[in-house]
Amino acid sequence: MEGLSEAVKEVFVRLYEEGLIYRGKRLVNWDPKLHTAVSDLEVLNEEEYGHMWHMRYPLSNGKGHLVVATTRPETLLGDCAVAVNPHDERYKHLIGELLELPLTKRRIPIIADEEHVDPEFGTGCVKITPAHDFNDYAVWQRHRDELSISEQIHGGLINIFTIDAAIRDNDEGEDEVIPSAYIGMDRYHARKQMVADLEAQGLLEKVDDHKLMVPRGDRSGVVIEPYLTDQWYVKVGPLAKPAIEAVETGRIRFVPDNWKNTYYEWMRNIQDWCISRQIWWGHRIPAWYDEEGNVYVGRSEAEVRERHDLAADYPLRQDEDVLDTWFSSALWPFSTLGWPEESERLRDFYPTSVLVTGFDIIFFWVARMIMMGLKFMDDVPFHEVYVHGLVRDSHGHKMSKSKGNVLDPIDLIDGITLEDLVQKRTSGMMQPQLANKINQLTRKEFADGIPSFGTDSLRFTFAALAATGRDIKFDLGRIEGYRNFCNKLWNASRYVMMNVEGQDCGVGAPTTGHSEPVAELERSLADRWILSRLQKTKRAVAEAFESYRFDHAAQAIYEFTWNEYCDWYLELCKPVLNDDNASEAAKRGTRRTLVRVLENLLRLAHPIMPFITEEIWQRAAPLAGVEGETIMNRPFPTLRQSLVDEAAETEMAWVMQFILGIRKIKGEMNIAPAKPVPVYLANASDDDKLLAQKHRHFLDFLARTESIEVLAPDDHGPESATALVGEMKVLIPLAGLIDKDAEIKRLDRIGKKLGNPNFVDKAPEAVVQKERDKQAEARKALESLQAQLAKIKSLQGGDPASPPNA
RNA sequence: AGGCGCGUAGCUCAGUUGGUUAGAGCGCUACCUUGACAUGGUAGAGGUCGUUGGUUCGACUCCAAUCGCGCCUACCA
Repeated sequence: MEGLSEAVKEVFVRLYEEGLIYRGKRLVNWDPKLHTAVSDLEVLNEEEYGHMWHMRYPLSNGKGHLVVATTRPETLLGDCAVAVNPHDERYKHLIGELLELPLTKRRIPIIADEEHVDPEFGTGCVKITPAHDFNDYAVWQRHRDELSISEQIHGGLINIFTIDAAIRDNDEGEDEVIPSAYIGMDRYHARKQMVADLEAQGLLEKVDDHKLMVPRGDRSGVVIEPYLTDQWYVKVGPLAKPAIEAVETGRIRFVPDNWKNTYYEWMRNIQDWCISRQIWWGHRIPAWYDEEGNVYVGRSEAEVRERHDLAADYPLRQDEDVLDTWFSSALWPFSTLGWPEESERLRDFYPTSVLVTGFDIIFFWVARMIMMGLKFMDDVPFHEVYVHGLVRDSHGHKMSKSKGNVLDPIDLIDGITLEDLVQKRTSGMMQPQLANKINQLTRKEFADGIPSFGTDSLRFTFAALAATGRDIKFDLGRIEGYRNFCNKLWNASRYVMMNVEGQDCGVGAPTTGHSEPVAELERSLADRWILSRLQKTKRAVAEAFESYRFDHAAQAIYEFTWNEYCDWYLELCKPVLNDDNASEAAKRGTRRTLVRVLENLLRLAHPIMPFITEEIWQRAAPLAGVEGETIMNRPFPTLRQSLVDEAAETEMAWVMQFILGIRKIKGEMNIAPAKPVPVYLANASDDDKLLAQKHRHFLDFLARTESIEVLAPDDHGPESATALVGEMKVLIPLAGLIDKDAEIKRLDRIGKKLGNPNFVDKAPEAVVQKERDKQAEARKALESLQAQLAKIKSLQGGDPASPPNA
């Protein structure tokens, strides 16, 4: 974009003029495959297995040799010295002596460097190759005077490589610094050859296995070579200082907070940033050279000529290099808004409120945006940085093409067959030899391919898994669960529509805001309860979003929808809506609540499941009295304090406990849930009695109670299974639970079996005994049944205080 | 080497400033083709919260040590 280009040039020129951009010949990370310099951040260090070669460097005085250990024997060609620690008693006396550098005709001195040489490590002698090692370069800088004194030795800084990291030829007039035998060899070929040659000359003492960190280019994957070239740099120190302060003072806040430590750590140890790249795409560096090598920096060639008073025909050549992509990215927060022009958009939208990103981008981008923003806008680019985790595979491994464990979101949304998935994962690979393994692993993990889960399921899953400060192990089980949740919401909506469409929901014609009831309506306990729960869910979701806890938001929505709205409220609607005796006002109240809670819920869930909510909302909104073309333009639901109803919640908790108690007994006693049972209440308070009567229709419907009787204070009732509702005991007489006829039948069957001589004689004794035991058990059960029946009968005879049976 | 984080049910994860009996989903067991939903319903089993010690009336939570794992940064030639 032209505008961005202007911004880049402007920034470059201003920084250059302030001395914060400079050009220099220094060691850079060189990618020999891409032929470009890369920044420290683009180099990945990984531990690999290699060797440590111990090489003998003979002393020029003929009195023996020193042994130097190295992981890179080929760099011997560029050695300018061997360093020892000045306090190392073994070598102290040799400092200043000369060594015959093997395979070359050069001599190099033994120097003392306390900082770099650890006497404990290796042999205590370090070969110094200043043009191909960052530490050695530092040593060279410290000793450059003493190294260039002697005529006998090379001044140092010998570059031995071409841009392909092959051994270079000697330059013109150079007296065979590079031995002709190795010229043109690739670095690894040269290594092999030189090690062989050293060995042949008896100069290789030993080779050890050695683990080392190998720097590789994050794009090319090849080993990065420290290489001496001219590059452009940003002097970052002065920019970093205010950027650190911005976080220290809280003008920028990291979420989670810990990431500020990572940020500080890097910013406080920041190195100058190499921004020039030898590639053909990117922003051209706005610098021009004349034939004498003078540099002119400016916004354009014309500006350069004018400023420096250069004639139109004075030959100028623009720098071939381009800028690191992150240089222009660093300007993004303001360059996209029209900077350097003082546009209206820039005024309105800078700074923004939040940047959402992964931790791997904090150095690359976040830190640099902060630095540039403060420098050129005099303000932070954003106030909060939300750092989310990385999505990993189900085993916690980082997804990568070479591992073949990449899950493409589109495949989770639309689904993919096993064959297509295998094909996708094994095609176009950098290392085709891995294809077979990937093939096998994929077939094992996704034997049936991946089913289609849909966009909303995926989005909801990511929200639900987005706990702060934690990476996400992507688990198909989770997305499946949330796919089911989407389905649940869909089905619940169908039910609501079924009961509400074409019916009077008490909202009249849709208006833009809160429609008021047009007819009398009455809210049941369930209605008041769900409205109250909705308000609390709104609060929970709002708080969760506020604090970037998307997992909590998703959970609150999930629980409200499934466990409260579907499991309870939809069920509690049924006895009202299906009851011919229920008043029209009550039905209207329930319908209205049903659809308006749904409409609120849809808006609440919309940010996390945009498609399904929109689809349902289109139908539900008019019924709820809400107007609008799309849910996207409706406000996010806010808490309505007037609908919070603690009394309803307490009362409803009583009803739920009552129902759950009875269901639990039925479950444990293996009674069919649909079987109506008689229920007795012991130790019931006046409130309990009242509630039992008031909500009898709910209890009958959801717990399938046949009758509910209140026992006198001193009556413990028949032998029963019990459940507690507060202080009150809910009793289901065992007699009512056991099917007497079935029991008698069972007894008959056993009796027949035992009466059969064939069975008793021929079956193993153990089996026969088992039947006898069963028989005894069944008899006992029947007897106690009879006793209980008698007791119940006497009980039902009189208790005038109990509420009437329905 | 330094820094950050993790270890809670078979699996993937919550657990808010320390407070009764530690939760969810998936999986598992039993029962249920009830009328929004079997991509479902009801009920249930399953955890000495990595280990040890300490603070406290009380610790998954705070402190110390230790084991295991992951990541980041720097680096030993």
